[in-house]
Amino acid sequence: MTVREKAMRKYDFKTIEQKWQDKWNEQKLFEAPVKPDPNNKFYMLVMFAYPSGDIHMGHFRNYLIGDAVARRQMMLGKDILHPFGWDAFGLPAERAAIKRDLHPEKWTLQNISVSKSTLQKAGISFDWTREVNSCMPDYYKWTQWMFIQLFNKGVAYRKRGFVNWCPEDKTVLANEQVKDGKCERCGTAVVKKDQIQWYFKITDYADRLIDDLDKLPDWPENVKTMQREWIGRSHGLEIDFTIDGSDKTLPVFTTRQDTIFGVTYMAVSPEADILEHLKLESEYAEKVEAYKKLAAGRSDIERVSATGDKDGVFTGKYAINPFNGEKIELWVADYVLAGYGTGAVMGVPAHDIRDFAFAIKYNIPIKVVIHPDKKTRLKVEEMEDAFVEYGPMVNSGQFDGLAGDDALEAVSNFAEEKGIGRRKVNYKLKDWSISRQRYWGCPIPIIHCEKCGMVPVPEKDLPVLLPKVENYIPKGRSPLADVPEYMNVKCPKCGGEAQRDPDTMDTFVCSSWYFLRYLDPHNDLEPYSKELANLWMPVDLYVGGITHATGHLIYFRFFTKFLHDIGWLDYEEPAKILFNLGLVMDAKGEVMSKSKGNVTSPIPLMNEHGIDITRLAMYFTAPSEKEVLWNNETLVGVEKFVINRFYPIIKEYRKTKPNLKYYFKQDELSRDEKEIYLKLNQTIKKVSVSYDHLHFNTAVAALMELVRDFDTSKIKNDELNDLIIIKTIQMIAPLAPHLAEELWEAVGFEKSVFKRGWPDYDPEAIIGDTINIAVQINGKLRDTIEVSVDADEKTIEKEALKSPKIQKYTDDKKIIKKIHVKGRLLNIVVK
RNA sequence: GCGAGAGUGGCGGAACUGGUAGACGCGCUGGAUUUAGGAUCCAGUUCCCUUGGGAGUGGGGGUUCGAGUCCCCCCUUUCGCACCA
Repeated sequence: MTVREKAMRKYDFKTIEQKWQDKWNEQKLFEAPVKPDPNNKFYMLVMFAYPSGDIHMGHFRNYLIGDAVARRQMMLGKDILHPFGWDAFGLPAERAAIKRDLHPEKWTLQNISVSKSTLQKAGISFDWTREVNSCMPDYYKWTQWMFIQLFNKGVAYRKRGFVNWCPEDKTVLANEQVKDGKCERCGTAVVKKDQIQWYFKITDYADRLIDDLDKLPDWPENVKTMQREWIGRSHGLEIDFTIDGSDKTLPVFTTRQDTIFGVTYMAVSPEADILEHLKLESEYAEKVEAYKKLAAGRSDIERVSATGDKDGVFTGKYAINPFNGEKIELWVADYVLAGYGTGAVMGVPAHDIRDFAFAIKYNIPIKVVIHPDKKTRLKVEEMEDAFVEYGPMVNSGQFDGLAGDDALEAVSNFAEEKGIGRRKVNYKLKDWSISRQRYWGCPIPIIHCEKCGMVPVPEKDLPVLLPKVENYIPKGRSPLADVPEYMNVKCPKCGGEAQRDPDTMDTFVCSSWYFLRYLDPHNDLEPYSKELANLWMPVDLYVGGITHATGHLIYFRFFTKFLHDIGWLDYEEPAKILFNLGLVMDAKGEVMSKSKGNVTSPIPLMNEHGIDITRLAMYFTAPSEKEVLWNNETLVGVEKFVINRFYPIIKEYRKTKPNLKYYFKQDELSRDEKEIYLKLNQTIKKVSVSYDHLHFNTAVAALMELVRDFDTSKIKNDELNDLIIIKTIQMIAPLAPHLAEELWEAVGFEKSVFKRGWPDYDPEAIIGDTINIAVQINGKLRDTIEVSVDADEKTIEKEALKSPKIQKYTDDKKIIKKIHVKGRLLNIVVK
């Protein structure tokens, strides 16, 4: 018989786990009530999963955190909603499908089935009756419905413009999907492409998305900061420059209007419209055209990596600074971003690092208009870089001497009075590009009619089903465009010949509202019932990875606000608490990923050690927010704990069926009994706090201590003995649910441990009769003394000064003062 | 470059609003039991001299009776943003 078989004989987890999973199913324990009590509900949401294979350690950890919270909240008597689903559209399905000659749907559904069985095996308390799958028509019908609502309100719109294009995946990407100028998924350098695209006008929500962050005290500060910076609001002035010899004005946005008198040139981005309208002299026109081509071919990384090196060409045209009438050269330069502000900048070399580099390169004059302070002068010849701080304005006519905010205000006021500029707020956030030229996504429910324009598909005709196609290999345009049966339709308005929109939606659209579908997942008349949604919302705790900080978590908030605005939701923020769990890395500290091939699965561990031991190991390793380096050795300690200590406590049960609400009185208990009763109550308090903070590692540690100190031979009071066993079982239940249920049944309860409350501690019994007081001399620990809990300061001092260890330090010294911290220490200051 | 975290034994990690640093576990050492154990139980385990001390939470300063915790400077590291005018 192997060691493992011996252990199995003591703790037959396979039988236990199966038994309880079956019972939970029979009892429908995890099915959420249809209508919760809104004052006593808990919506536990974990980010739904992209089914790219099986669940790995990272998912496992995420769902374990949610599971422990959901189960504990159930014990606290809440109406629990703990649903799960699949973010099932997306590129990897197509890629895998192409590689294996398998339809994306088939590949996706297979992965879902594997992942689902893993999750069910892990005993996660999901309510599977509410499972949603974003690639199924009963779900994406409502994604299309959402699109149409956005379209009707003008929030979804189409425009031509330069977009991020991934040459490998042959599709458009949202800004949020471009990392370091590369496609987030495949790492290919992204290029600019001029295309008609669908956008969501998320910029209309920019202010609310920033301002409402202040209403989310329980969101992590770093996520809020990242969102603020991503949205990137800045207040400034838009100033109208005129083009010399033309009636065109060219507005520029600046946040440094105090440097307006230092403008020595002007630059527009190669994509700027104005270039089409200026009649350039032929010698310049050619150069500008050539430069535009060069810039368009450059990837974002090439543009960005050239941080120091800026290039551009002179257009032969001049602009006029409305503040001083100076004539300055108009350049084209690709360090000017087309998508920000007006796509044009005023060049102030003396006070802007980029402009400085550009001016040096092309010998453009540099003019100082800000001094560091009233005494210090800047000399152009000595400048090695731009001076970008605030300071008093100089060489700026009437504004000389003004500095900082005063200067900004004065210049803005002047511009507005004279009608040569206006205050303006700009955002880094751009409208969300949501159309994709790929197959495996939610079809866009719009019909293009020559007569009627863009017509949304009538609600009764939803969903627009994704047709089967022969070939979904990407070629730069939507595969659906090649399916005439799909494309050719009658216009819903005029009945004439019309065409469907061939694009599909970014999968982030699907994941922007899934949390609402869970609330009413089988509704085929509406996306969800408003009544139910308002009862369940908001999400009480949302657990997921930090990677979604500026993508999904902004879209998710945006959709919530939109639905609020059109009367579909009473709330403007979707989640009360956001919790970012730490990554799971391999033992070497590398992030687990499929491409690295270092992904570990929890399945073999669960098979070998049992689900609860695997779960406890994950909980015990580190607090939830910290990254963990997964190491199977973590299992050793908890396995010993469960098999040798925890599980066997049932043998000590004396079948008294104690009253769980009973608090023992001091005189009922012996000294030893008092001690363990104290430990029990302290543990209940400690474990409860640990659960509140999602610090399950310290909960496990506290339970280990309690069980270690529980010496049944010293306990004569049978009720006390049994009470300790019962409460210990309750405390471990959210972490090791099968084990807990098994023991719970063994002590004679019929109803599930999750339906019998959470233990309260006896407030009288968390402080013992005596306490240890640390005695310090000048802040250094020299002794500890045991005193009665109600001993006053004088008694403690007397007791302390009796100690020989203390006397050693006080004998020939003078006691200057004594600091007494109640219940903790006495510090004697001597000289 | 900018912004936000983090840095505690050989290792994972404890330490509530400043108040006995190293809980709990791994590993290691010794012992008990055992035919044997990689099983179980008990004890020890921050480091340095020693039976009493000294040092100690990345480094250096400061505030305080008292600092892992607060303040300043520096180092290392993780994450995010990265020409946003």
